[in-house]
Amino acid sequence: MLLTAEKAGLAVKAKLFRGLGDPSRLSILDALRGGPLTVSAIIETTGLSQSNVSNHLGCLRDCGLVVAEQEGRFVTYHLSDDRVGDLIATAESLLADVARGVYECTRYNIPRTESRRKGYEVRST
Amino acid sequence: MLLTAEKAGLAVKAKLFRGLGDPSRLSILDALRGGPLTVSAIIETTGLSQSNVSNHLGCLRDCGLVVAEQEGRFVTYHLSDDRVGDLIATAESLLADVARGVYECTRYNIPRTESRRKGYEVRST
DNA sequence: GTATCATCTCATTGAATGCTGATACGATGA
DNA sequence: TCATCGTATCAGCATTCAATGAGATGATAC
Repeated sequence: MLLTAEKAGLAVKAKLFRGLGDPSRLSILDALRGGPLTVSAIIETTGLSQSNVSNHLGCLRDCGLVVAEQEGRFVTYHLSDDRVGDLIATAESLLADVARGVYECTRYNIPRTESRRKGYEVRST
Repeated sequence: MLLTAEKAGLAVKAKLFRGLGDPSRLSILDALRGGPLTVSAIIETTGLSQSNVSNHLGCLRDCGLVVAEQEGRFVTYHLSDDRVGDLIATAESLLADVARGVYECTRYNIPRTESRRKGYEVRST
């Protein structure tokens, strides 16, 4: 059985990973791995809608994964810590070996009528 | 704009992080960081229900994060790769510095009536 | 002061998620 | 063969999420 302190730690860790666990947010973070960008630049790079980007940036900001800096009427964002990039890099290297399992995961992308045949598929594309 | 190949890579990465982005799954992985465990042992360690654990293990297995080995009528699980543990460790170290932001994140745990004042809060405790 | 640009916030909505209880399956030993 | 143990699957439900469109805010230029 877990102690409550451990549970709290888990919840926070889970939040962190979940912050990383969305293609839109990940594409934003990926873009920022190259260096600071304005919101407009992020919109252009990712191809996401403006309000969508803003929402995700708000989430990432509140999670402490990115930092915002106002410059005139522009806002520039950058990763808050090198380890954010490290996490993504580690994930990439891990995926290079395990990708087949994730790509071909039969738990994903199952047509709706059968989709609940197996529980707990992670959100798909 | 993102190329489709990049998008696919992002989706897979996001899946990986999302696999890590649930307290239940994280507690299972955390337990397995100490070494291989049977399903029963995982149930006991985590305090989760049997079907819940089984479902999450199925997800983790399909994602390639854990590996199962049948031994008689027991099934033993272990982490598929050291980097799975590395990811969690990096997250812990990152959280040690950024935790305040995640803990006090005003986007989380806002009472229902106000909860949608800000979008995209990550699932809370 | 008004128009405009960059960004943020809000409410809604369809879809995905996680949990539970019941049930099915496969292996073992009586 | 039958009962039992360990594990996996299924169906249903309540909750949560991500995307959108419209509107609000704040800064700058005219």
